Amino acid sequence: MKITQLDYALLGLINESPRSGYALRKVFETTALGNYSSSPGAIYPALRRLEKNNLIQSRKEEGSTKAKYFISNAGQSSLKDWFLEEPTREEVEKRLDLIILKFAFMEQLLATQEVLGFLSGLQKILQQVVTGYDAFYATKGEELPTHGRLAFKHGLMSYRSSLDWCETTLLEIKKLN
Amino acid sequence: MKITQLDYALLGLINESPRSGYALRKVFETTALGNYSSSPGAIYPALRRLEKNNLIQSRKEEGSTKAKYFISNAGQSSLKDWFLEEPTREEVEKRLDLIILKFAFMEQLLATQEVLGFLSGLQKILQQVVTGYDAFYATKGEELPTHGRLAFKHGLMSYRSSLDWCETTLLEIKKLN
DNA sequence: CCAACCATGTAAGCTGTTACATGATTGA
DNA sequence: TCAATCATGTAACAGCTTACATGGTTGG
Repeated sequence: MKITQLDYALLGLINESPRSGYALRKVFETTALGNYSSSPGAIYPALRRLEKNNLIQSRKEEGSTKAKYFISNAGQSSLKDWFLEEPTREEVEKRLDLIILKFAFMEQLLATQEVLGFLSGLQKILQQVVTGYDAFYATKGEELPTHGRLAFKHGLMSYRSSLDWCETTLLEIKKLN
Repeated sequence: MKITQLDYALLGLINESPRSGYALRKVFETTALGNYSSSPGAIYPALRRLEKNNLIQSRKEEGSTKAKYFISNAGQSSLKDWFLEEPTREEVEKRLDLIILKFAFMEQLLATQEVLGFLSGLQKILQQVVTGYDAFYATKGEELPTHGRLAFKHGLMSYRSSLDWCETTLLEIKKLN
């Protein structure tokens, strides 16, 4: 089956700690993960989908009517597979936020070596992107309309800042281990 | 009628210069505007929607069978309305790319004063966001799990870089006029 | 002449949005 | 007790993805 971005975000949160559907909605509504939909018409069907595919299970607290979702072994290995997919240039250019989300979630499921591998892969691609953008800006920048050039520069600065982050994060994680 | 993000992207490109549907798809496929779908099942229905709502018109070159889309007056004023909407904090946090796209497109339709107003509004919100994130990071950063803290830091660095861009861009545009 | 690309389109299926509905629980 | 929030859900609708289909044009 196909796993959507929302599915991964839900899986990652449930893996972090079991939660109710409502609690998951609140996370999307109130935290920096707000890129994802918090609407009930998105969350509840997605949870049922995930449960049908055995990636999560709902369990009721004894006595209570309230259910919480727990991640299954299959769910954890799906997550792990996702973490270990090499980020592609396309993903880095279009969905960097999702890659950072991945990073945030992988702490509990990956070994330090795997995390370092992930960050190195990301670093390599960000270097390529920054180098490519730099070259373009230097040679063709003048030909662009003013706003086009400035908007392009925003992208360049943004990738450079992500590359900075990647490098300092690599060092920090190495230092911690 | 409701205008989607893809609609605005199409409108902005057509306003820049008239193009065929295929040419529009190629832009999304090959340039940094690649966040938007280039699939025919998205573009062609969107173009028909826009034409039905009189925001664009298709015209055939004399003799040729090929048609190009041109923006209408209504289309231009829709675009202008969109440009002049104050960016909200929510938009800045979730769809900054769209705001930068807006900036790229507004050169031809807005006066310098209006562009400066737009950038000042954006700057104000980015300052708020950076200040808020900074405060959170300083006080609650230690309580976060390692990867959570590092991912949060990525967001902070990213907004700071956008704020930098915003400030230098304000100066650059003032200098040009 | 054949492959690659130009150029446009349709149909099925899925996901998300919006809006509505329901009932339980909690705090003032 | 009344409002707010907790908590879960459904239904209509719109939009995008994927996959397929069609025919024209260009270059080797």
